[in-house]
Amino acid sequence: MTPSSSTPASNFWQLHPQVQQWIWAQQWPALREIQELAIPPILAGDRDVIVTAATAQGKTEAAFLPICSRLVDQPHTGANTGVQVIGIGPLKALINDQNRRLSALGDSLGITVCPWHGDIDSGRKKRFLQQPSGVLLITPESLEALFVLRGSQLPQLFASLAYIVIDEMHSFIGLERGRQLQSLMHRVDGLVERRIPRIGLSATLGDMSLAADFLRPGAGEAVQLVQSFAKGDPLKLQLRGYRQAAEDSDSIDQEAGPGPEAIAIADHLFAQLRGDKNLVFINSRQQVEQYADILRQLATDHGVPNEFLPHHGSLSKGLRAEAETALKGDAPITVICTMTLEMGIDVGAVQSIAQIGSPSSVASTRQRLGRSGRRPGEPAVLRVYVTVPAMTPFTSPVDALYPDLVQGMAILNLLLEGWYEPPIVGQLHLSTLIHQLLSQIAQQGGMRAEQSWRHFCEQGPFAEVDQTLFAKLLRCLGDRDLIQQSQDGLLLLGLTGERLVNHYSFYTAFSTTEEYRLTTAGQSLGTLPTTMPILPEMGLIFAGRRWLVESVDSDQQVIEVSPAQMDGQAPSFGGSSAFVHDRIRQTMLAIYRGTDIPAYLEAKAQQLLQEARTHFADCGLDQGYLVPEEEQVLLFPWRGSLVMNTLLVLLLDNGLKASLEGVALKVKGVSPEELQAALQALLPLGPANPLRLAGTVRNKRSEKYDWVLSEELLCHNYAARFFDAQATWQTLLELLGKDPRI
DNA sequence: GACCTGCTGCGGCGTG
Repeated sequence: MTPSSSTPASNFWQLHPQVQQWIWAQQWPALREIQELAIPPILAGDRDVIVTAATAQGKTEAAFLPICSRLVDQPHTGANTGVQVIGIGPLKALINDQNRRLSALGDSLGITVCPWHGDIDSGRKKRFLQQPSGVLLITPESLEALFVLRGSQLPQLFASLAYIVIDEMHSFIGLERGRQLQSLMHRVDGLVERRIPRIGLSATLGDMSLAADFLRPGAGEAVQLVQSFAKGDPLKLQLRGYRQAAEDSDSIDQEAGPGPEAIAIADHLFAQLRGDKNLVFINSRQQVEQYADILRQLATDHGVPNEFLPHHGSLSKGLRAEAETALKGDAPITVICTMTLEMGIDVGAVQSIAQIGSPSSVASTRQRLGRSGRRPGEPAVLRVYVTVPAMTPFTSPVDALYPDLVQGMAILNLLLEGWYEPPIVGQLHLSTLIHQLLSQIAQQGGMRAEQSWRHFCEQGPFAEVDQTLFAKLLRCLGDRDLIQQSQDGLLLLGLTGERLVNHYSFYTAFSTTEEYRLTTAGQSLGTLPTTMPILPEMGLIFAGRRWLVESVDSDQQVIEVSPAQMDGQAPSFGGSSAFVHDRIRQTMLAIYRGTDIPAYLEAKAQQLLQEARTHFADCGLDQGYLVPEEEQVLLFPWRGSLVMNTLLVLLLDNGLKASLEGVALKVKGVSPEELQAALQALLPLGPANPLRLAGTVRNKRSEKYDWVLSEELLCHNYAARFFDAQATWQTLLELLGKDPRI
């Protein structure tokens, strides 16, 4: 908002004169709508606020212009006032980026901005603690470390705290890390004995009331919502279809290598993206490596410099920095990545986004698209490349429906509608409660059982845990020697608990697997999970290059490689699939039933959609939900991961040989009539008892401290996370209300 | 067939 274009009514004039001057100096044509709207509620400094607007609308500034206005007005701003704002970010790279942007503003106002995470050197941290003031930009893990290691200093450090800002809030909601963050904010409020206003920032919140409940558990209705409906950049979408080549019976050995369709996709990328800046998102690290390898090979074949670099979570910091720096430079570059470049990291102006394989959520697709279209007047460009199985023979009717193609379409359709997945709520997060209990005991030196239940459950974010469940949890902690009780009833850390808390791996709420470090000539390339068999003399594709494995040191967990032009495979990094929401599957069903041909489908994809619709009708799925095969029946409920998982366990519990087959459930050894009768028999029982159902599942451990839980508590935790008995019963009612098949 | 995130203190060594 420059003086010439600001109206007398503009909120711009409420900002501190020094902040106004800084804005003029930036020569912005005007404040964005979201920046105008956010000024009054944040300046008030007495309430929680959610700021939501499309990507690249300047949400960070929307929060910090009024925040800094208020800080400048405070009489004691300057050295030694203590931290006035805690800014929490999900990624180190994001914190570095925010630090760069906010330091410029802070410098002109005399407000210190300090980034704090694992890569910041300890000298800088020490200096900050000697003269704390201004804005502290920090990860949840580093804040956790402050609680454990400097618990006694914190009341003073945070005495002048005025705001907590959460950047990319959607990336926390519903996860262990999100519950940890809620707990940490609650513990900050407890330290200073005040309610510190919380400011949440995000572009992709699917459900505002759930987001508000996340920001202030139990009091979400009082959170003020600041929302801009200003359109982001115009969109240009294309979905391209590719068919896998028919399996050549002589080439079974080559199954791990890229097929001709991957080569065709790479050819298209090579032709379209070279000479400009782009991001290519792929759903697995293994495929990132495969495509980086093919594209490097193409550059060699054409005798041109390679413009394609890989970027994923298992690459070393140095190699990732190389790709990020290249993106910020002037030369053309395309980075092939997983979700590592999905969020706010400023990668400069990117011409287009490519996505290989259907994405699994609308929200992450929106985030990825937000990386593009930052050049004035240019649209955001997204090309989605989907592969369908070879026509003859289909190994399963599920394949013939081309579910990847139709899921990709469903996600694009929902994206165009402006819908995003709401967070999954109602989880117990017992693993994270254990984590926070240990941390709080370490911070205070000891704690009473009654007091800790009140703090974490009655008044804090673990509201789903009642006193009975909490008492059982404490007993599990005692049994494993994580805690012990002193004679006067104080909870103290046990020997095992001490050992856990005193190791640096304690600060994360999520679990990680052990990994080998991959090095060449003393330089780190990245990491591989220890589950992957690696032998000397093997060829390996990593960091988009080809290597020969020289040695494997299983004590030090180091693999030494040397450059070599030889055949090799991109490694498998493991991992589990993402949750798919009900609405995506329901939209897929509508697409199969419809006749509409969206404009974003390229010619080949249009033809494949017609085939998918024909196969859909040929199976009888336009009328029913069961497809009989030899010796087995496929069940298509068209629901998301939670219902599919519940239904699967429910069928298994009823003695049926069920398994998950992509978007369907496969049941062996029954006729359609028998399966329908079995489903019919479930109806009078009402929604299944999730606790009892969880008892039939064997591998229930998935979170960091699940190993501490008794079978009973593990069932509680699993049922809350992986089952939706109510929605599953609803699904059965709807399915059985109609003809199962022709 | 399958995502990602994050982490302290201190000893040892080399350099200015």
